[in-house]
Amino acid sequence: MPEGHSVHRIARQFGLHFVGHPVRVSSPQGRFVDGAARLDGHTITEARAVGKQMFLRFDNDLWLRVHLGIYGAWDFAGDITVDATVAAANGRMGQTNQRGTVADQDGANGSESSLSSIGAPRRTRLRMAEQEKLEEPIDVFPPEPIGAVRVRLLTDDAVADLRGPTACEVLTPDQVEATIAKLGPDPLEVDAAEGEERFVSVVRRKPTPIALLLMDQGVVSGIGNVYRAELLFRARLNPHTPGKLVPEQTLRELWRDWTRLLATGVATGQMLTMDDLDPDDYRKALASRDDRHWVYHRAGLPCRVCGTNIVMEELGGRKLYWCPRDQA
DNA sequence: TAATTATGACGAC
DNA sequence: TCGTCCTAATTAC
Repeated sequence: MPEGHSVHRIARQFGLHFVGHPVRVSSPQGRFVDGAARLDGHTITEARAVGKQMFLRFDNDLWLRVHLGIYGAWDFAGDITVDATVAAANGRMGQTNQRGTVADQDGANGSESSLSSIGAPRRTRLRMAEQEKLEEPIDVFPPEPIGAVRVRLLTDDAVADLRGPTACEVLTPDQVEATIAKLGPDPLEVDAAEGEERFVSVVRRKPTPIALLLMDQGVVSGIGNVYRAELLFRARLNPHTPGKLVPEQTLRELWRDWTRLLATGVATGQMLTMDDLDPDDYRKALASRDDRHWVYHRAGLPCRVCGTNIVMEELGGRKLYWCPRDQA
Protein backbone atom coordinates (compact mmCIF):
# COMPACT_ATOMS: atom_id res chain seq x y z
CA MET A 1 0.00 0.00 0.00
CA PRO A 2 0.58 3.53 0.00
CA GLU A 3 2.46 3.88 3.25
CA GLY A 4 1.80 6.81 5.57
CA HIS A 5 3.41 9.50 3.45
CA SER A 6 1.05 8.94 0.48
CA VAL A 7 -2.04 9.13 2.64
CA HIS A 8 -0.93 12.47 4.06
CA ARG A 9 -0.32 13.75 0.56
CA ILE A 10 -3.73 12.58 -0.59
CA ALA A 11 -5.35 14.27 2.41
CA ARG A 12 -3.48 17.43 1.46
CA GLN A 13 -4.82 17.20 -2.10
CA PHE A 14 -8.33 17.00 -0.68
CA GLY A 15 -7.56 19.90 1.63
CA LEU A 16 -6.45 22.06 -1.28
CA HIS A 17 -9.25 21.33 -3.73
CA PHE A 18 -12.21 19.70 -1.98
CA VAL A 19 -12.47 21.10 1.54
CA GLY A 20 -14.97 23.96 1.50
CA HIS A 21 -16.70 22.69 -1.61
CA PRO A 22 -20.03 20.92 -1.94
CA VAL A 23 -19.51 17.56 -3.61
CA ARG A 24 -21.57 15.17 -5.63
CA VAL A 25 -20.88 11.70 -4.26
CA SER A 26 -21.60 8.64 -6.35
CA SER A 27 -20.51 5.04 -6.79
CA PRO A 28 -20.09 4.34 -10.51
CA GLN A 29 -19.12 0.76 -9.69
CA GLY A 30 -22.30 0.34 -7.63
CA ARG A 31 -20.74 -1.12 -4.52
CA PHE A 32 -21.01 2.03 -2.38
CA VAL A 33 -24.36 3.39 -3.49
CA ASP A 34 -25.94 3.60 -0.03
CA GLY A 35 -22.88 5.22 1.53
CA ALA A 36 -22.59 7.70 -1.31
CA ALA A 37 -26.24 8.73 -0.88
CA ARG A 38 -25.61 9.69 2.75
CA LEU A 39 -22.88 12.13 1.72
CA ASP A 40 -24.10 13.40 -1.65
CA GLY A 41 -24.54 17.15 -1.93
CA HIS A 42 -22.80 17.97 1.32
CA THR A 43 -19.74 20.14 1.76
CA ILE A 44 -16.43 18.61 2.85
CA THR A 45 -15.20 20.43 5.95
CA GLU A 46 -12.00 18.61 6.82
CA ALA A 47 -9.50 16.15 5.39
CA ARG A 48 -7.42 14.22 7.85
CA ALA A 49 -4.83 11.44 7.62
CA VAL A 50 -3.84 9.15 10.47
CA GLY A 51 -1.33 6.50 9.53
CA LYS A 52 -2.63 4.76 6.43
CA GLN A 53 -6.22 5.90 6.84
CA MET A 54 -7.87 9.03 5.55
CA PHE A 55 -10.96 10.66 6.97
CA LEU A 56 -13.08 13.22 5.12
CA ARG A 57 -15.60 15.13 7.21
CA PHE A 58 -18.86 16.35 5.69
CA ASP A 59 -21.10 19.16 6.92
CA ASN A 60 -23.81 16.73 8.01
CA ASP A 61 -21.40 15.42 10.66
CA LEU A 62 -20.63 12.19 8.84
CA TRP A 63 -17.18 11.05 7.83
CA LEU A 64 -15.88 9.01 4.93
CA ARG A 65 -13.12 6.62 6.02
CA VAL A 66 -10.85 5.26 3.30
CA HIS A 67 -8.05 2.73 3.60
CA LEU A 68 -6.30 1.97 0.33
CA GLY A 69 -5.02 -1.43 1.34
CA ILE A 70 -2.31 -2.96 -0.77
CA TYR A 71 -3.36 -1.59 -4.15
CA GLY A 72 -6.02 1.03 -3.75
CA ALA A 73 -5.59 4.36 -5.53
CA TRP A 74 -7.15 7.78 -6.00
CA ASP A 75 -7.38 9.25 -9.48
CA PHE A 76 -7.68 13.02 -9.43
CA ALA A 77 -8.53 15.17 -12.39
CA GLY A 78 -9.37 18.80 -13.05
CA ASP A 79 -8.00 21.64 -10.94
CA ILE A 80 -5.55 19.76 -8.80
CA THR A 81 -2.02 20.21 -7.53
CA VAL A 82 1.04 18.37 -8.80
CA ASP A 83 4.30 19.22 -7.13
CA ALA A 84 7.54 19.73 -8.95
CA THR A 85 9.30 16.63 -7.64
CA VAL A 86 6.46 14.43 -8.85
CA ALA A 87 6.40 16.19 -12.21
CA ALA A 88 10.16 15.65 -12.49
CA ALA A 89 9.87 11.99 -11.53
CA ASN A 90 7.26 11.66 -14.28
CA GLY A 91 9.57 13.28 -16.78
CA ARG A 92 7.15 16.14 -17.32
CA MET A 93 9.18 19.17 -16.35
CA GLY A 94 8.76 21.93 -18.90
CA GLN A 95 5.41 20.56 -20.02
CA THR A 96 3.53 21.66 -16.97
CA ASN A 97 2.07 24.69 -18.72
CA GLN A 98 -0.55 22.42 -20.26
CA ARG A 99 -1.22 20.45 -17.17
CA GLY A 100 -2.83 22.70 -14.65
CA THR A 101 -1.31 23.62 -11.34
CA VAL A 102 2.22 22.85 -10.32
CA ALA A 103 3.59 23.45 -6.87
CA ASP A 104 7.18 24.66 -6.85
CA GLN A 105 9.55 22.80 -4.66
CA ASP A 106 13.20 22.59 -3.73
CA GLY A 107 14.47 19.52 -5.51
CA ALA A 108 17.00 17.81 -3.32
CA ASN A 109 15.67 18.26 0.18
CA GLY A 110 12.06 18.51 -0.84
CA SER A 111 10.99 21.50 1.21
CA GLU A 112 7.96 23.21 -0.18
CA SER A 113 7.72 26.76 -1.36
CA SER A 114 5.16 28.61 -3.41
CA LEU A 115 2.33 27.38 -5.53
CA SER A 116 2.28 28.53 -9.10
CA SER A 117 -0.81 28.25 -11.19
CA ILE A 118 -0.05 27.79 -14.85
CA GLY A 119 -1.98 27.25 -18.02
CA ALA A 120 -5.17 25.44 -18.86
CA PRO A 121 -7.50 24.73 -15.96
CA ARG A 122 -9.24 21.47 -15.18
CA ARG A 123 -7.03 19.43 -17.49
CA THR A 124 -4.60 17.64 -15.20
CA ARG A 125 -5.01 13.99 -14.33
CA LEU A 126 -3.01 12.50 -11.46
CA ARG A 127 -3.06 9.05 -9.93
CA MET A 128 -2.14 9.03 -6.26
CA ALA A 129 -1.24 5.71 -4.67
CA GLU A 130 2.09 4.56 -3.33
CA GLN A 131 3.55 6.40 -6.26
CA GLU A 132 2.09 9.40 -8.03
CA LYS A 133 1.71 9.27 -11.75
CA LEU A 134 0.80 12.11 -14.05
CA GLU A 135 -1.51 10.75 -16.73
CA GLU A 136 -2.50 12.20 -20.07
CA PRO A 137 -4.61 15.34 -19.61
CA ILE A 138 -8.37 14.97 -19.86
CA ASP A 139 -10.26 16.69 -22.66
CA VAL A 140 -13.69 16.94 -21.06
CA PHE A 141 -14.54 17.69 -17.46
CA PRO A 142 -15.62 15.65 -15.68
CA PRO A 143 -14.10 12.63 -17.41
CA GLU A 144 -16.03 9.38 -17.70
CA PRO A 145 -15.17 7.05 -14.81
CA ILE A 146 -12.81 4.33 -16.01
CA GLY A 147 -12.84 0.86 -14.48
CA ALA A 148 -14.13 -0.08 -11.07
CA VAL A 149 -14.66 3.25 -9.34
CA ARG A 150 -15.97 2.62 -5.83
CA VAL A 151 -16.66 6.26 -5.09
CA ARG A 152 -16.49 9.48 -7.10
CA LEU A 153 -16.27 12.86 -5.41
CA LEU A 154 -17.06 15.69 -7.79
CA THR A 155 -16.89 19.46 -7.33
CA ASP A 156 -17.28 22.17 -9.97
CA ASP A 157 -13.54 22.02 -10.69
CA ALA A 158 -12.11 18.75 -9.51
CA VAL A 159 -12.94 15.07 -9.36
CA ALA A 160 -11.53 12.22 -7.30
CA ASP A 161 -12.17 8.56 -8.18
CA LEU A 162 -11.38 5.83 -5.67
CA ARG A 163 -10.64 2.32 -6.83
CA GLY A 164 -9.55 -0.89 -5.06
CA PRO A 165 -9.73 0.30 -1.44
CA THR A 166 -9.65 -2.19 1.37
CA ALA A 167 -12.05 0.07 3.30
CA CYS A 168 -14.50 2.73 2.20
CA GLU A 169 -17.28 3.48 4.64
CA VAL A 170 -19.37 6.21 6.23
CA LEU A 171 -18.76 6.71 9.95
CA THR A 172 -20.24 8.80 12.75
CA PRO A 173 -17.92 11.02 14.81
CA ASP A 174 -17.88 8.44 17.62
CA GLN A 175 -16.85 5.72 15.22
CA VAL A 176 -14.05 7.88 13.83
CA GLU A 177 -12.80 8.55 17.32
CA ALA A 178 -12.87 4.84 18.16
CA THR A 179 -10.99 3.99 14.97
CA ILE A 180 -8.27 6.52 15.64
CA ALA A 181 -8.00 5.45 19.29
CA LYS A 182 -6.89 2.00 18.14
CA LEU A 183 -4.02 3.40 16.12
CA GLY A 184 -0.48 3.96 17.33
CA PRO A 185 1.01 7.45 17.10
CA ASP A 186 1.48 9.10 13.71
CA PRO A 187 4.39 11.56 13.85
CA LEU A 188 2.41 14.10 11.85
CA GLU A 189 -0.64 13.84 14.09
CA VAL A 190 0.72 13.80 17.63
CA ASP A 191 3.01 15.91 19.73
CA ALA A 192 6.53 14.65 19.02
CA ALA A 193 7.47 13.90 22.63
CA GLU A 194 4.15 12.23 23.40
CA GLY A 195 4.35 10.07 20.29
CA GLU A 196 7.87 8.99 21.15
CA GLU A 197 6.88 8.03 24.70
CA ARG A 198 3.89 6.02 23.52
CA PHE A 199 5.96 4.18 20.93
CA VAL A 200 8.84 3.41 23.27
CA SER A 201 6.69 2.28 26.18
CA VAL A 202 4.57 -0.08 24.06
CA VAL A 203 7.53 -1.68 22.27
CA ARG A 204 9.47 -2.13 25.50
CA ARG A 205 6.69 -4.31 26.88
CA LYS A 206 6.52 -6.79 24.01
CA PRO A 207 8.45 -9.96 23.24
CA THR A 208 7.46 -9.65 19.57
CA PRO A 209 10.23 -9.14 16.99
CA ILE A 210 10.77 -5.45 16.28
CA ALA A 211 10.16 -6.08 12.56
CA LEU A 212 6.57 -7.10 13.35
CA LEU A 213 6.02 -4.29 15.83
CA LEU A 214 7.00 -1.63 13.30
CA MET A 215 4.33 -2.95 10.92
CA ASP A 216 1.69 -3.11 13.66
CA GLN A 217 -0.55 -0.07 13.14
CA GLY A 218 -1.59 -0.27 16.80
CA VAL A 219 2.03 0.34 17.83
CA VAL A 220 3.01 3.05 15.38
CA SER A 221 1.02 4.41 12.45
CA GLY A 222 1.94 4.61 8.82
CA ILE A 223 4.92 2.25 8.48
CA GLY A 224 4.60 -0.39 5.74
CA ASN A 225 6.90 -2.99 4.30
CA VAL A 226 9.30 -0.58 2.61
CA TYR A 227 9.78 1.85 5.49
CA ARG A 228 9.99 -1.08 7.94
CA ALA A 229 12.93 -2.69 6.15
CA GLU A 230 14.68 0.62 5.61
CA LEU A 231 14.23 1.89 9.18
CA LEU A 232 15.70 -1.32 10.56
CA PHE A 233 18.69 -1.11 8.24
CA ARG A 234 19.26 2.55 9.05
CA ALA A 235 19.28 1.60 12.73
CA ARG A 236 21.53 -1.42 11.96
CA LEU A 237 19.06 -3.41 14.01
CA ASN A 238 18.40 -7.14 13.70
CA PRO A 239 14.74 -7.50 12.66
CA HIS A 240 14.23 -10.44 15.02
CA THR A 241 15.22 -8.55 18.16
CA PRO A 242 12.34 -8.77 20.63
CA GLY A 243 10.83 -5.36 21.32
CA LYS A 244 11.68 -5.52 24.99
CA LEU A 245 15.36 -6.17 24.22
CA VAL A 246 15.85 -3.20 21.89
CA PRO A 247 17.81 -0.56 23.81
CA GLU A 248 15.59 2.36 24.76
CA GLN A 249 17.87 4.84 23.02
CA THR A 250 17.65 2.81 19.80
CA LEU A 251 13.86 2.93 20.00
CA ARG A 252 13.89 6.69 20.48
CA GLU A 253 16.14 7.00 17.43
CA LEU A 254 13.84 4.70 15.45
CA TRP A 255 10.87 6.92 16.25
CA ARG A 256 12.79 10.07 15.30
CA ASP A 257 14.04 8.46 12.11
CA TRP A 258 10.47 7.51 11.19
CA THR A 259 9.49 11.13 11.81
CA ARG A 260 12.23 12.24 9.41
CA LEU A 261 11.48 9.70 6.70
CA LEU A 262 7.77 10.47 6.84
CA ALA A 263 8.42 14.20 6.49
CA THR A 264 10.67 13.56 3.49
CA GLY A 265 8.08 11.25 1.96
CA VAL A 266 5.31 13.81 2.37
CA ALA A 267 7.48 16.56 0.92
CA THR A 268 8.70 14.62 -2.12
CA GLY A 269 6.03 12.00 -2.75
CA GLN A 270 8.74 9.35 -2.86
CA MET A 271 10.03 6.93 -0.28
CA LEU A 272 13.58 8.22 -0.34
CA THR A 273 15.30 6.26 2.38
CA MET A 274 18.94 6.95 1.54
CA ASP A 275 20.12 10.34 2.80
CA ASP A 276 22.73 12.67 1.40
CA LEU A 277 22.69 11.37 -2.15
CA ASP A 278 24.83 13.21 -4.64
CA PRO A 279 22.86 14.80 -7.48
CA ASP A 280 23.45 11.87 -9.80
CA ASP A 281 22.30 9.25 -7.31
CA TYR A 282 19.37 11.48 -6.38
CA ARG A 283 18.23 11.49 -10.00
CA LYS A 284 18.59 7.72 -10.12
CA ALA A 285 16.60 7.36 -6.92
CA LEU A 286 13.79 9.47 -8.35
CA ALA A 287 13.79 7.53 -11.59
CA SER A 288 13.78 3.99 -10.26
CA ARG A 289 12.43 2.19 -7.22
CA ASP A 290 15.39 -0.13 -7.36
CA ASP A 291 17.86 2.70 -6.78
CA ARG A 292 15.99 4.18 -3.88
CA HIS A 293 16.56 1.88 -0.94
CA TRP A 294 19.21 0.26 1.22
CA VAL A 295 17.67 -3.21 1.41
CA TYR A 296 14.04 -3.22 0.26
CA HIS A 297 13.53 -5.42 -2.78
CA ARG A 298 17.27 -6.16 -2.99
CA ALA A 299 17.32 -9.87 -2.14
CA GLY A 300 20.52 -11.49 -3.40
CA LEU A 301 22.12 -8.16 -4.29
CA PRO A 302 25.21 -6.95 -2.44
CA CYS A 303 24.59 -4.69 0.53
CA ARG A 304 25.40 -1.09 -0.38
CA VAL A 305 27.51 -0.80 2.78
CA CYS A 306 29.29 -4.12 3.32
CA GLY A 307 28.71 -6.11 0.12
CA THR A 308 27.06 -9.07 1.85
CA ASN A 309 24.07 -10.41 -0.06
CA ILE A 310 20.77 -9.01 1.17
CA VAL A 311 18.50 -11.67 2.63
CA MET A 312 14.76 -12.01 2.02
CA GLU A 313 12.60 -14.00 4.39
CA GLU A 314 8.88 -14.28 5.07
CA LEU A 315 7.83 -12.92 8.43
CA GLY A 316 4.20 -12.66 9.40
CA GLY A 317 3.22 -13.34 5.80
CA ARG A 318 5.20 -10.40 4.43
CA LYS A 319 8.58 -10.18 2.80
CA LEU A 320 11.35 -8.90 5.00
CA TYR A 321 14.65 -7.69 3.55
CA TRP A 322 17.76 -7.18 5.64
CA CYS A 323 21.54 -7.33 5.71
CA PRO A 324 22.69 -10.23 7.89
CA ARG A 325 26.07 -8.59 8.48
CA ASP A 326 25.25 -4.95 9.15
CA GLN A 327 22.14 -5.91 11.09
CA ALA A 328 23.67 -8.87 12.90
C1' DT B 1 -4.13 -14.64 -22.71
C1' DA B 2 -2.82 -16.19 -18.33
C1' DA B 3 -0.07 -16.05 -14.30
C1' DT B 4 2.24 -13.28 -11.07
C1' DT B 5 2.99 -9.60 -8.06
C1' DA B 6 2.10 -5.63 -4.91
C1' DT B 7 4.33 -0.52 -0.38
C1' DG B 8 -2.67 -4.42 4.00
C1' DA B 9 -5.62 -5.97 7.08
C1' DC B 10 -9.10 -8.94 8.74
C1' DG B 11 -11.42 -13.06 10.31
C1' DA B 12 -11.73 -18.09 10.82
C1' DC B 13 -9.39 -21.89 12.57
C1' DT C 1 -1.05 -19.69 10.08
C1' DC C 2 -4.09 -19.62 6.53
C1' DG C 3 -7.55 -17.86 3.32
C1' DT C 4 -9.85 -13.92 1.64
C1' DC C 5 -10.88 -9.42 -0.28
C1' DC C 6 -10.04 -5.41 -3.45
C1' DT C 7 -7.52 -3.88 -8.79
C1' DA C 8 -4.05 -3.01 -12.20
C1' DA C 9 0.48 -3.36 -13.95
C1' DT C 10 3.97 -6.37 -15.29
C1' DT C 11 5.79 -10.66 -16.77
C1' DA C 12 5.48 -15.20 -18.74
C1' DC C 13 3.87 -18.22 -22.18
